[in-house]
Amino acid sequence: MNFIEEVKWRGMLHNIMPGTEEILKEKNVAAYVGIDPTADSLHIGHLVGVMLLKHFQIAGHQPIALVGGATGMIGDPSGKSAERNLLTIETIRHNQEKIKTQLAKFLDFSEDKENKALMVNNYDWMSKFSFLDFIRDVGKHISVNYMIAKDSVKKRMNSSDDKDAEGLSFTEFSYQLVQGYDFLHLYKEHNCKLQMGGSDQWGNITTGTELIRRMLQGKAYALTSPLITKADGGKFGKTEKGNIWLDPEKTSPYEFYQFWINTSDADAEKYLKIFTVLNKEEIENLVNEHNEAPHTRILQKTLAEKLTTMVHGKDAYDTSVSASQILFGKGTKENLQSLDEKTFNDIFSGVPHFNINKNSLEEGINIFDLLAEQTQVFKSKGEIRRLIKDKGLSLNMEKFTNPDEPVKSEHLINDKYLVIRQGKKKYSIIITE
RNA sequence: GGGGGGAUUCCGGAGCGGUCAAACGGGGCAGACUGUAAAUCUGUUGGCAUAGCCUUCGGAGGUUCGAAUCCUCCUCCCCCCA
Repeated sequence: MNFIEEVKWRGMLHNIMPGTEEILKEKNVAAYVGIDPTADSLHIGHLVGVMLLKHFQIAGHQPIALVGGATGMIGDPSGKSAERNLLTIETIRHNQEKIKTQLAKFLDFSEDKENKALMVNNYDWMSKFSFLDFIRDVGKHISVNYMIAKDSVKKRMNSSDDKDAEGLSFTEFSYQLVQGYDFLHLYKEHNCKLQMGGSDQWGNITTGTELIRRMLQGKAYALTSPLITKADGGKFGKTEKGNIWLDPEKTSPYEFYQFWINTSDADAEKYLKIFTVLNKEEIENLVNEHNEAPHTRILQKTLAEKLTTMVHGKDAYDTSVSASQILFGKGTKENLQSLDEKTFNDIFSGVPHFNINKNSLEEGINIFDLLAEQTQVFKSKGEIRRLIKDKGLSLNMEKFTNPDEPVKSEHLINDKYLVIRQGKKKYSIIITE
């Protein structure tokens, strides 16, 4: 199956420039996706672009990940209503390194591979460009009329249409030109004929193809993916805690696994197509299986398995599964007590920890002081009071219903831990020392 | 430069001298139902204390027994005219 057909059935194709499919009939074509190094980790929102590259490489072509060191210093106005904060070069370099390690989990960078993945940083060529040279050699070829016709710019210019819009600085206005030049540079240096990205990048990409046409009389192509949505209209990839990161320090493997497990039925098939490399038949079988027995949540489990294994490895996946079984299965106090320390720590490694002095429990401590003062499990005592009233608080897997009941040393699991649960899903543990 | 409108609790948005911790909707949280899904229903959603108290309605002052509500000044936003 060729690349275009592949992304098409996966629902990853939004817009494509005529001729793209033909050019991809050639062997080993290069294409790139830009990644902003705004943090030192990718988050799952980046994964669509990464998967585009992965499928591209699987199809026998060469994927290039462009880290936007230069563009990251500017800030893409697309889809944003306010000016962006700027990054320093040190930060960008640091971020680039971390991101490359993560990309290596998806793309094959090995030297001996004919279509090995590449990673480049546009800071490396843009930083050598003087302002004068840039506006003379590049700016000359694109008219302002062309640039302001782009949606991303237009939206920010008509601030009256959108009361949140802030206008845009010259810096942001220049963004598309700088990105366009990236494409031109890769076209020249790596014979890169295609740029891919989210549908919000269409305008920026076409500035690049236009620049290539005018400056080099070359022909370059564009392909975009739809922005990922959730069936309930919420933002994909966010939880109340923010982004889901690939970095285990930022999002623990357990939380990562839980994110995918919690995918709604309405989204699961779509996500399987986008985020895994399972083929059409495999996914169809899973969907059938799911329809037979929805409660087994085979789609969510497969999603979580594939993604967690890919990003964090088999061991982390296994731990996440067993942790989830204890935490969401018919976990009881006895289960908790039967765990050895090592297993206990593994299971709760992804759960917020709070420390407390062991002596505080000798006399018994009331639940409010314990959870809102000695520790910050909850923000206020009122919140705890409400939770208890609503039957939403558990201590060591047992409902905590009496606000006057003191917490004592006897409650400790393994003479050391308290497991606090809010509602069904949110756990915290308190460690005495 | 002239004229007008506005800033309210997470968001939107009522309130226009006491009965306002502040309607209503959204969101959040919890419960029921389930499948750690969706939908639905119920409760809850400033803080502290078990009917009370304390801090909130852009900022600073003032009037009043009493203000989110009235007055003055300030800051910021929007609209119309030049």
